[in-house]
Amino acid sequence: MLESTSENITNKILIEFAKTIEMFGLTPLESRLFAYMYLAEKPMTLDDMGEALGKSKTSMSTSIRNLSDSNLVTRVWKKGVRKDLYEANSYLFKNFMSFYVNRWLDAVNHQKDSLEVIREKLEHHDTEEGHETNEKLLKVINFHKQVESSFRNMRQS
Amino acid sequence: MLESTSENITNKILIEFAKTIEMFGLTPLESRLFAYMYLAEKPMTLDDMGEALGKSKTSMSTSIRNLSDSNLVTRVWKKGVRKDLYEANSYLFKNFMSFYVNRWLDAVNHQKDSLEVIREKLEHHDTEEGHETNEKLLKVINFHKQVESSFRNMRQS
DNA sequence: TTTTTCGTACAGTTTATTCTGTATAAAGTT
DNA sequence: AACTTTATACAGAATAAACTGTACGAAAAA
Repeated sequence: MLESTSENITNKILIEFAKTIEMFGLTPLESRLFAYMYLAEKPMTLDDMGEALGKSKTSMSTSIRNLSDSNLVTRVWKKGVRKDLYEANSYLFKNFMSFYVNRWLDAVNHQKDSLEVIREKLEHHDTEEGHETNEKLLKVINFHKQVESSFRNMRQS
Repeated sequence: MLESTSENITNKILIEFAKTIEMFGLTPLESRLFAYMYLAEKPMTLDDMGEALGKSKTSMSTSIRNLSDSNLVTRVWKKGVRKDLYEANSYLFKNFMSFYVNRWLDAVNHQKDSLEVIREKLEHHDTEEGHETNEKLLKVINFHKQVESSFRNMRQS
């Protein structure tokens, strides 16, 4: 290793940045891919990405699809170019946060529904044991409500 | 399967509850374990847990240690009982949130530090390319700051 | 229409994580 | 002190996740 080139430094930024992105629940590859695209600041093809990260095109295809579904990258058009082109979305924070919060809210809402179904079933158990169970269930449901509201708050801030 | 017993229902609650806990970054087993302990509402030994979840005592030992490090369960004493006893902490929401927020803040702070080190190195690159890199770096650092403040806010709400 | 290029489904491989059993250390009991 | 019992370190087995290569359908180019 000689001295630290700019190329080199960008790579270090990429590595650190990707670690943070992983915390949002993306896989290591998706994270590195996003970080790379964000730092590159230009539309690129699956082949470009694959070469840059040293991974198969299949990997790029599935990764980019996930990033795209999560609204973190966008497909763009450029006349004369036949291959699909993708670009990292700007507004890093805004996009990551809403991606994150949405994922939480979706999950929690689904859980709340499941718990509600259980609660209905439990109503037919008019026993001592049933009441105990019901109390616990209420606590758990309440926990979910608090989590939900906590993430809802996060959205606007 | 006959009709749904109370036992049965508690188990369903456990399954759903555990799914939510997984979202906080605990492993499936840790999640199930915590959910079980929380619903049981009484101190229990590694053997109790192992039997209840059908897993080895070793698994219980490591899982309980993680839960304990995360302040989600506590070791308790009971005279006459020789084995270690553990109990799920109450204040579900408060404990989970602070566990979660702390983990985020720790990670993000560490990342910010790493990026700061990179930034210092970059100062010696007084080239066109270096300036571009620096701009990107600033954006990434800024992103981290926003994430940090977002989770800081979460703490008090 | 034929040929080429591109993207993705799918099966299989590799890599990482989770879990178990054995061995050992630490603490309790006789 | 010798003997039990309990908890955990560690190495290896089982399981899950990530990744690749081949194959195929769709769309563009010839």
